[in-house]
Amino acid sequence: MTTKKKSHSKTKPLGDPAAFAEAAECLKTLAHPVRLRMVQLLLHGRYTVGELAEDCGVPNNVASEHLRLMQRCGFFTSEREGRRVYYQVAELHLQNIMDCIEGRFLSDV
Amino acid sequence: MTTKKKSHSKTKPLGDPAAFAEAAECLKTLAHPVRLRMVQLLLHGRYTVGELAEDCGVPNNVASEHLRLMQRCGFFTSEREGRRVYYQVAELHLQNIMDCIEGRFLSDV
DNA sequence: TTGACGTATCGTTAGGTTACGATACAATGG
DNA sequence: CCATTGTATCGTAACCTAACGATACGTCAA
Repeated sequence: MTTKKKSHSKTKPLGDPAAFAEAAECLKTLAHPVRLRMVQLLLHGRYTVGELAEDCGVPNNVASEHLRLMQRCGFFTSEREGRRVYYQVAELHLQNIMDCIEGRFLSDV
Repeated sequence: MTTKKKSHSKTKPLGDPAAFAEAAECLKTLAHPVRLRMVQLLLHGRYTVGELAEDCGVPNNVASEHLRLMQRCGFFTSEREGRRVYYQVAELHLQNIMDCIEGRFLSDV
């Protein structure tokens, strides 16, 4: 933990603009229905491009581009096995964020 | 106990496409440096448009548009007091999500 | 080798988002 | 009233994104 001010009332949290920019970039990457679904799936296992594409109802090349985007954010890594490429979660915080999202949008009836 | 399938007994979480679309929409609204900062501030108190604009380093009309976007997602409510308009958090899940984001991007390193 | 399959990349295009300036609205004070 | 302050909206332009088709790459089997 850093030295964090602990006052109540209206204390402005101090924010590093660069950190907000990076956070916003990652959130923007997450903010797509297909990509959200891919994250959810990959948090439960290891899938190939084709499997993800089929589940999400998009063509393979589209799935591949979404996966590339998320890989560039550090969300996933990939491993080739023969002709197939398996993707898996690399960014561990994805679980926490997905829990929040599921808690708000996917469980509340 | 699950079925004893051959290699993967990966259980796919079942996802309602409409829920993913709604979640993605809200995340997209959150995915902007200025808006993230506004959420962070408003989670700590009540601020006027002008105060938020100044802290974020954007003109008032830009701040106002960001706030309107977030209000339409149900993030905030607003109350006029004289000529000023105070915004405050309405969506309680924002605290959880912001905690995740701060934990990943804005905390100690 | 050839062909088939799975994946990745490229070029283009339609659509969406952001910021800006101008302007309009709302509330207060003189 | 009028002027000023604070906020909201509108039109526009620059930018970014998503999806598509075509194509290239990488691997395996015959």
